Amino acid sequence: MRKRSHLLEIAILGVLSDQDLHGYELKRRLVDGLGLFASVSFGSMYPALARLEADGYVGGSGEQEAPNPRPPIPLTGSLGGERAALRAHSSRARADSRGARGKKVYAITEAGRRRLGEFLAEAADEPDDEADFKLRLAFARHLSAESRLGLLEQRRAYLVRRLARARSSSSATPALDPYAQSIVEHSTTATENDISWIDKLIQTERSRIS
Amino acid sequence: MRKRSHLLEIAILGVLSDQDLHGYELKRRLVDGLGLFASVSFGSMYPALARLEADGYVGGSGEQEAPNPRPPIPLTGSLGGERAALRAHSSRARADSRGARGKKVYAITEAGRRRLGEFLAEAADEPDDEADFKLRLAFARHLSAESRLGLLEQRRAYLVRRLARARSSSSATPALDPYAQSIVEHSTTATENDISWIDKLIQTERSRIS
DNA sequence: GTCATCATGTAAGCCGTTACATGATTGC
DNA sequence: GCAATCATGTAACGGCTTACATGATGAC
Repeated sequence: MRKRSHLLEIAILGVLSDQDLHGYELKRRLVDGLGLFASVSFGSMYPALARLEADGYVGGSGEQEAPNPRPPIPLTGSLGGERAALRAHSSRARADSRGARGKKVYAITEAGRRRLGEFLAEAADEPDDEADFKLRLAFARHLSAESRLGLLEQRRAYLVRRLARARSSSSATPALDPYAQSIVEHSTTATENDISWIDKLIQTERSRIS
Repeated sequence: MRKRSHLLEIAILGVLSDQDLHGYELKRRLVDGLGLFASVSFGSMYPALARLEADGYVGGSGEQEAPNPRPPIPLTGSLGGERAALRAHSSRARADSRGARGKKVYAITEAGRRRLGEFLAEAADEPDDEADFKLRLAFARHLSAESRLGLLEQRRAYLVRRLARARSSSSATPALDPYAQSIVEHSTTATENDISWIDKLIQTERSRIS
């Protein structure tokens, strides 16, 4: 019973909740796609998968064409764009499920889905954790509109607090040189942008409820 | 000869290059003030100071009123604002250099200044490292205008590359749900803002040269 | 006299990285 | 055939955190 975190594992479960994937591709989705985990190395990816498998949250299938109820990759148009065409070209009919040796395709289990749900359901008690928030938001579709709203408002409150703190401390600190000051100002602006972004999301969520 | 990093140590040297401080206050400057190192705990602060002292980059003076040439804390008006007044009130004439037992005031040594200079001088070969860049910019006043320009342009180039990559991969990835997509868009916007911020700094730097 | 804050330190552990080791597949 | 990319894994280590331990000082 690993208590907290290992956000990476949750992120993996989140991605796998859509489709089965092997480690290499999974990493690309996390890094290039979502941009959560700006960097995640194989040295942490594979051990994480191993842990998930040991815990029964994912099943490491050997290899197969379409082993699960869910369509492995819904090849409906417009989901890939240019690059998908390129891939499809270079690997022809094999699509993505080329039955390669040594390639381990992972699928989320029911227990895995429950684990993901649990994580998302538990109140985000660390609104100061950027990665944690991004992760929760990224998979917010699994939440109720109310929970989403709660998540967003909690985050907003934190950002506002942070902004206030930054402002009060800027008047209490010795007077920075232009470069340091520029950094502080820019990061303040960034926080303000974050807040109005969240505000937009909150509005959307509100209109969805009513 | 510790090869790379320990950015924290550099940050400490940077702050100490302005004034002597003890660990507790140093931490506050780094966290509240500059905002580099959003979080830095005492568990890393004190060991870092110990290392710096062992390496001869800082001198841990015991305690004293005004032991060094530089004014310990230039108590000229307007550097503290409300909070400073509060402090001055609660501790009266002792200012900040109350000769307390167990309070270790650190001062940067000549070797420390050289170390800081070396770090800043070496080409930032990791423009993808946010913390590294922020740190270099925060203490950019120690650099020549040309070096500053180089630093900024390198960072700009990296951000542009990142933006391009994000855009091309967004057309190559399966199609995100609204929440994930919002995250990606927001982070793209943030990068664009970063770029125009850097652009402003570059302009300022250019006008300073000519 | 007790509580919050200031102040310094140590020890254990977490989460991730880099570097290493291996091998299949595809393009040229 | 050779290089680049895809693909999986292990081992060592690094930096920072949390939790623990201690004590002075000032406010009420």
